[in-house]
Amino acid sequence: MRTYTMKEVVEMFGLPASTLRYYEEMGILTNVGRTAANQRIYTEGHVGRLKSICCFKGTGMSIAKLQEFFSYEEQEAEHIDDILNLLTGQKEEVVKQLEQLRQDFEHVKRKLRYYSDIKAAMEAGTPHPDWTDYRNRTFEEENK
Amino acid sequence: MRTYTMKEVVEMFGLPASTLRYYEEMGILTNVGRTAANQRIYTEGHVGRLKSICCFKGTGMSIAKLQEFFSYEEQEAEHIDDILNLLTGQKEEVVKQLEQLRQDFEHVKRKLRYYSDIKAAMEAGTPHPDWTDYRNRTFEEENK
DNA sequence: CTAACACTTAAAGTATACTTGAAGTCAATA
DNA sequence: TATTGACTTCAAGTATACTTTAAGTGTTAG
Repeated sequence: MRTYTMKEVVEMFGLPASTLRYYEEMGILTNVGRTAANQRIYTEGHVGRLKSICCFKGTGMSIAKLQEFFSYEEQEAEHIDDILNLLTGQKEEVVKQLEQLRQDFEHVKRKLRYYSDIKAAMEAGTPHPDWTDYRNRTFEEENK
Repeated sequence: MRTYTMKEVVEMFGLPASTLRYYEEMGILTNVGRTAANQRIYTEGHVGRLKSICCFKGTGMSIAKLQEFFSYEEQEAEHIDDILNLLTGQKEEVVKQLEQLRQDFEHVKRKLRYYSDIKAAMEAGTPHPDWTDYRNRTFEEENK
């Protein structure tokens, strides 16, 4: 079975070693093995778990929720509904987040367009635009 | 000019009064007026600023960046390039965030589908699915 | 052999963004 | 008049997620 040193895992995920130790301490990275010299050994399983942790964290899941999820996962059969509830809740969270982020993205693009136009007006010596003309517009073309 | 009491603003944004005070203390909500009895009075301008704060915060902007942005805004003419740089940077950040969030959303949906299938297999007494079959699939239909 | 390097632990420290608590002021209602 | 409710200030406290520090151990390269 292929294993990984702490250094390899650090490089693989771009996470500091201290974070790996922290995740282990928090119980979301479990059963980490040791060499004869007491150094940590990670398995493919740990790598998979870390990928999962990074994804879930990316969707705003807290360490506490991750603890909950992985504890359910260890008792899949008796906690299948808990797992499904947790994941369904998280999915709904992400739907909201995506919607919110897209809206807030529009705000950033509007502001960017507004100030671009102000700069252009400054350089041309023409009248400055009015924010009220931007408040409800979208600027998809700014995605270039 | 229409003004708002603290209570009205609290209800309008769903933010606690302490947060409004905090934003003021941090200098991102400026020139808040007072009644004769020293109570805060907010203007349309403050409401607009708060909308802006909420949007920018929604895109992950820190209080420090907001301070920077609004300080530039107060000196629009001399900081137009700073404003444009900051907004362009933020826009790029959001593009990355959206991409990441969409990917991590896929992970949640994959997990959800995986455990749904496990539950179905448990109930049907059929063999459980294998995670390796889900690792690279997407489940768009799960958006229902 | 010795220095450098990668790791170990436990405890304390940090950053960010608020939140809470204590004590007081002011205006309106019972 | 007394209490309630909405505010005020300032300082201290909290939550989350790490990060840093200090002191020590074992392996490797020159």
